[in-house]
Amino acid sequence: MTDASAYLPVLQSGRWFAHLPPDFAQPLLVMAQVRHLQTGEVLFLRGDAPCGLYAVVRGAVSISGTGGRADEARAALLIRLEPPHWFGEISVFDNSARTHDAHATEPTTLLQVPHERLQAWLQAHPEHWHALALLLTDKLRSAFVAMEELALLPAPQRLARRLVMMAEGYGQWTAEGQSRRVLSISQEQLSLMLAISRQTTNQILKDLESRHLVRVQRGEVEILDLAALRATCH
Amino acid sequence: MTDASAYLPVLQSGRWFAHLPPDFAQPLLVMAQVRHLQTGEVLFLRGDAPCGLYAVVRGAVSISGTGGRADEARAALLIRLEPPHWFGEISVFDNSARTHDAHATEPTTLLQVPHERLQAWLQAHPEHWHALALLLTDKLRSAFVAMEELALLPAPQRLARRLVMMAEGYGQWTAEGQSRRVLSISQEQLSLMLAISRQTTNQILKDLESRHLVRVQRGEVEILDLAALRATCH
DNA sequence: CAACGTCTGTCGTGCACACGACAAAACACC
DNA sequence: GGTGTTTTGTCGTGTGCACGACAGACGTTG
Repeated sequence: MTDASAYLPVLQSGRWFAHLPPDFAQPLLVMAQVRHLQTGEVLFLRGDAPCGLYAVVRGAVSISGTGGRADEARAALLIRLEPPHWFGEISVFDNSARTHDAHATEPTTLLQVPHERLQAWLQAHPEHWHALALLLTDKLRSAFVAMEELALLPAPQRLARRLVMMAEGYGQWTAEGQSRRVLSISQEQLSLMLAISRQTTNQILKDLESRHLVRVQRGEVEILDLAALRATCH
Repeated sequence: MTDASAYLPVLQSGRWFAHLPPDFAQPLLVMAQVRHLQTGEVLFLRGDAPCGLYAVVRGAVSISGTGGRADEARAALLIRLEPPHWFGEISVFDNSARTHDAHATEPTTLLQVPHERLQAWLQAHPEHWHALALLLTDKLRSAFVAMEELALLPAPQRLARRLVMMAEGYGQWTAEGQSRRVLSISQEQLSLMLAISRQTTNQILKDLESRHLVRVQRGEVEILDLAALRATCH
């Protein structure tokens, strides 16, 4: 099993981890276990007991909400987490069941800080609850923005904004102004994140392509003009 | 000025405060100042500097997001906070600007725990960051549920669910199974919370009334059959 | 009481977007 | 290279809900 500290460079590229005091970051790494998931493999499901805190260091994890009852069918994809995102912290705080499903959408490597171990350590070093809570505030602010967009913006602008956010790593990267050129995601998954039908998503993408803002390929969207894309959402 | 502890009974009716360890609850009360707001008075606006943690002990506070630029016009109402809700904790954690506007929708009494005072106390008692973070997890879980409903449910079911949630104090009351019979809110405000037009809101309410689930009056909705209302959203 | 503002009820019309259907392409596996 | 699977592209048709308009009800103020 590889040592978690092998992934330190990846982790340092994330805003949250990079700003962590060393006397928290170091123990986190020591407690962490490296886990590998294959495409489609499930990490946890809604209702599962807390299992700890995770960081994506390779691949991608999809967070989705199964419609509700056993009827399922419609699942809302919330977000696709790529390195160096941390997640799973809600259950660390309140010991309650997971609110969402998490599964790997490609071969993925995670760091897992097991629940009990983390609890014990925080008990001994309670001053670090604060730093951990910053993960919560980040997500809460994102959620508020997402809700507002979902409520107020029409589909084309929602899609444009989401593309910008994805290109910028949802604002979680240490490096300012940097952005990713190619987003690996199918139109189907994009549509689930935005609560837009697959067909409409396709039409909007095609329109953006005709305006030379993006280039659409199988399973990916390439950003050609990020500034213009951002301007699209007023 | 009244002492904050005069409002202890109200606060104790809230799940979060009631479960707080006494060595946190007590200092909170000591640090708190009592503030009175008149109808329409603004507490803070998006972009304002952190000013502390608040609790509603009388009246109601509306949390809304101004559309964005100076164009405003469309504001999304997020929620109407009534006693014994606590709010404003995001800025306490990350020292960042407020994400939303807050203003009183009726004569309101608040407890305010001023920002600097709270920071200083938490610095000295860092083990209580954990308890404070439970406010964040509550809101985050609510936000996730709200997003999912906004994305997946049609208007009538969204409205029904929201009525149920409001009647149950958004699950924040200590008492299990209790619920409020009369909700004081205009149809206009309801529609803003749900991202539904005022006219459609009215139609849905009228339909619910014809099925004897609610009774509609000027500025209020009376719940006649909570169970049936809950069943409406499958 | 009269005048006014706010909230409610109820029409149309219109459109953004869902949803089903199906074909073409890209890829995967044997 | 053949066959099955996943993703994409593009039609209709249908509809949920927005939006403007306006009238009546209610509450409020001088």
